[in-house]
Amino acid sequence: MKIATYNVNGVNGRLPVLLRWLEETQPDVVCLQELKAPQEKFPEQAILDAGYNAIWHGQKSWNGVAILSRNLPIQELKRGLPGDPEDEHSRYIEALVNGVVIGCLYLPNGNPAPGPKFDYKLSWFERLITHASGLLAKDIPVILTGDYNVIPTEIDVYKPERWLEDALFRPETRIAFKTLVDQGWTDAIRKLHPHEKVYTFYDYFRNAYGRDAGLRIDHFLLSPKIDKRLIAAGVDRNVRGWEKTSDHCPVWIELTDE
DNA sequence: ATGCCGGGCACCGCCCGA
Repeated sequence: MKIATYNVNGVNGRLPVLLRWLEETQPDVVCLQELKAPQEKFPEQAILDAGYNAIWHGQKSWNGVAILSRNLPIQELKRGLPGDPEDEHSRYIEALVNGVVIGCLYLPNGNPAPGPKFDYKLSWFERLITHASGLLAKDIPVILTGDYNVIPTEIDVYKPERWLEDALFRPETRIAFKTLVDQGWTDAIRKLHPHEKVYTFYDYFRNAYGRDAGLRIDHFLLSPKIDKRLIAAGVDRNVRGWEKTSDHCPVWIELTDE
């Protein structure tokens, strides 16, 4: 089973790129972030025509997450991250697909830091840590994937010294990510590529992609009940070079069947 | 060193992303 995550940065503006990538790579399950579309503007028909079922949680202008599946039913489990009924952002959707709980998340950016946006990031992170702990306690196969907006370590950024004060790389952010992973999750990309430079995001400006000046901020965390099934993981870096492309690359993992 | 690019929305610029 191949599972991918892709921050599309606008699902409608990105539709030709998304459809081409789906056609070329045929993942079984896809988690999308930054739909930037209200619930009723999700391009459901185009996704269905491409051979994918979908559930999604839209929002006008910002955020928005979706889970797509080819040939496998999607049983929605959660819409919105538990822990704060006041939080209106569409940043989390969770479903059972092929016996695996898939959590698709778009963690807040948090800049500028410090400030209220950074506080929101850290509180959202705390809620994710709490929810993830509950999922682990169930002792079932779980994948938490998406745009974490976290640069976990120095090897995950082209020039770490420039990012020390940034919300993606500040100590509080890295500590929160480590706290989450240390619950027992496996960072799939790092597990299979322990020392390699792996980037999943490139700024649109300053020719970041051409200079390979990237960040690794899109992650797959696997629960102990599924981490032994991991056989491959990678980044579709070339997609970042397409016309009208997202600033993120698709990232994917492959699991053995059961 | 820097929203320098790009999407959405609402208008003809502004907010936001990382």
